[in-house]
Amino acid sequence: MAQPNADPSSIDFAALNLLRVVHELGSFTAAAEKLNVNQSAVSYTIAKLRACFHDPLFVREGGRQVSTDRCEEILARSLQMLGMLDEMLQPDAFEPGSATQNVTIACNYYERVLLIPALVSAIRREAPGMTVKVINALGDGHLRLLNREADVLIGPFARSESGFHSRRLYAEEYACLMDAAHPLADTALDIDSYLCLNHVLIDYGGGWQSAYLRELEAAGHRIAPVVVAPSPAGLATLIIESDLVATVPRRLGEWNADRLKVADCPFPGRFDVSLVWAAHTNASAMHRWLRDLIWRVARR
Amino acid sequence: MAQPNADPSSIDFAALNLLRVVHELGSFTAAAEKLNVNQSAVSYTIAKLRACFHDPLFVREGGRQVSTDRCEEILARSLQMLGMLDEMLQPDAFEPGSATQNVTIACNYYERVLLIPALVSAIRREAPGMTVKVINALGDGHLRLLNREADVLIGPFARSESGFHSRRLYAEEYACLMDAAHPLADTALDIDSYLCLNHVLIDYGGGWQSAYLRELEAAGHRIAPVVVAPSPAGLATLIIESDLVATVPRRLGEWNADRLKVADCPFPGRFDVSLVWAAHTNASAMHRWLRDLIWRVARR
DNA sequence: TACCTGCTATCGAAAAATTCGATGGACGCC
DNA sequence: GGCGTCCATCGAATTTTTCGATAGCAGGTA
Repeated sequence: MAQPNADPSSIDFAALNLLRVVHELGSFTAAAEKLNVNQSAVSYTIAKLRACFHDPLFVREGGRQVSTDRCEEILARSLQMLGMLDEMLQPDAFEPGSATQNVTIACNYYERVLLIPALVSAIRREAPGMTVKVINALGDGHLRLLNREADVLIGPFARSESGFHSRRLYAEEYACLMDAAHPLADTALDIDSYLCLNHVLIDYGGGWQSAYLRELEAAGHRIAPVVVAPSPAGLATLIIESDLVATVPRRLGEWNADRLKVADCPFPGRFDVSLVWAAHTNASAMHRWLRDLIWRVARR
Repeated sequence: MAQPNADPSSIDFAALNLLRVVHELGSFTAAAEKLNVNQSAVSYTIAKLRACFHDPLFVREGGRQVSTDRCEEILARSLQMLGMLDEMLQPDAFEPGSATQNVTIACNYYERVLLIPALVSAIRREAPGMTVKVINALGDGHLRLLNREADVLIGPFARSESGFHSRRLYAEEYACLMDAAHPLADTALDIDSYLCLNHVLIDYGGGWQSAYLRELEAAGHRIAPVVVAPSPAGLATLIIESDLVATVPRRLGEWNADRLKVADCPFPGRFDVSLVWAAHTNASAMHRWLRDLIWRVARR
């Protein structure tokens, strides 16, 4: 017979459950009966836990095994863990058809216009009982994931730090949006003619800089905007029948291309639109369903 | 070789950690190296987890072990549990300087007068954030320990049953307290003259009998008290400028010996003042600190 | 296609951990 | 003081885990 193994990682759930039963019954012998094992097996396991935690855990007081304070602390966590084990053993089922949860999606103007309508309609079709909330990602969407304010983040955000996962939805680039009657509407723009245009600059604020601007400035150029707007909302009305030109993501341009012309931009500033989520939602069946749905919608 | 045990309660933390490492490295072989075990031990444990969760957990895809969704789910909880284990393993640390707990001390009049003031001041000095509560021990201080109403018990209580520990603080004996002008104040008291004094008897009630009385009665004597009081409070005022004599523990007599005389008692009824605590607090860091502090204060 | 290489599953044997049944000592209860 | 209950401990038996070796599988390469 050897001393029990004092390596804490050798503690198994049976040992935690035994701790629970001993605590409940206040007796090793009674616990042994309840667990259908020999009393010495209980003593053995308790001895092992005692060695692991460097605490007697139970002491005899007036004919009863009474727990120490340390034991109570350990027991509290043990109960949690036993509960988690039960959850683990139960596969995480998610039925879109009967789900009534809420999903919160963090994104910005671009995604609200181009993705959210189709996404909401897909969610309502597959999961009629669920509700959708859309919040602004601004520049710190990652924080909203960490704070659990949002379930997913959609946007031009690369997977930044650890603690996040991401999936690329598609590639996007910038293009020029101008009135169909603009003098340069039918010529390919070279760098010089692009730079001299009457630019509408979308400045979201918060230090965010569009990829085409980074590319342009990296090449040593600069544009002098005529109009600065905080978002592309109402942009079409602004440009139509004017000589203004806005540089916007191509799909956003094409979205209101009825009477506007979308032209290649000499600084395309290619970027990826990605789906980002926090590691703690990675395993959840609901979140997996949601992410898959978003992926399918974005691919269409 | 047998099949691994598919009972989920036989899963230990080493298995959860192994799952984590396999997931991280995407390879059983690499995980085995990192964990300093044989590759077949890794296979064995994974086989066991597979049987417990009824899921392959890892499937080979393009030369790499890719985790299943279920595996991610299980892993997420496993990581939490490993974190909780680490918390549980934290030794019971106690920092007097930053502690904010309460300590409850059970004792009686004698200790409240002679020990508690110095003890409270020592606690406030070493542990300014802690609070102290003093409760009456009466005759059943042991029960208060068992019921967790008190952390320690101080008094003339020998270690009684098992389930308790005790430490002797110092020896004490009874002495006679009388006015300095009492006729017998300057003579040594013999048994007869002692018995004939006008006694003040302190009767705490509850069946408690002072040691000098037990000694006196064991010798076949008896005293007829003139005054019976339930506690020594106000005793000095009672005795001063009277012919009354009280038999009290010597240190208690000396405590108000300004104008009173303390004389040897022919029945000194020697006893020990002890510190007593319940077995369930024996290992606790806070209680060890408290007991050591009490010992240091009592020794001064 | 055939070979080579790296990886996992499985085997029998060996080692380690756990359980069993029995016993001894401590303690509470008559 | 004797009796019965309870836990710790012992040696043996049993079960679980690990080891070392090898077979089988898949991917990449000639």
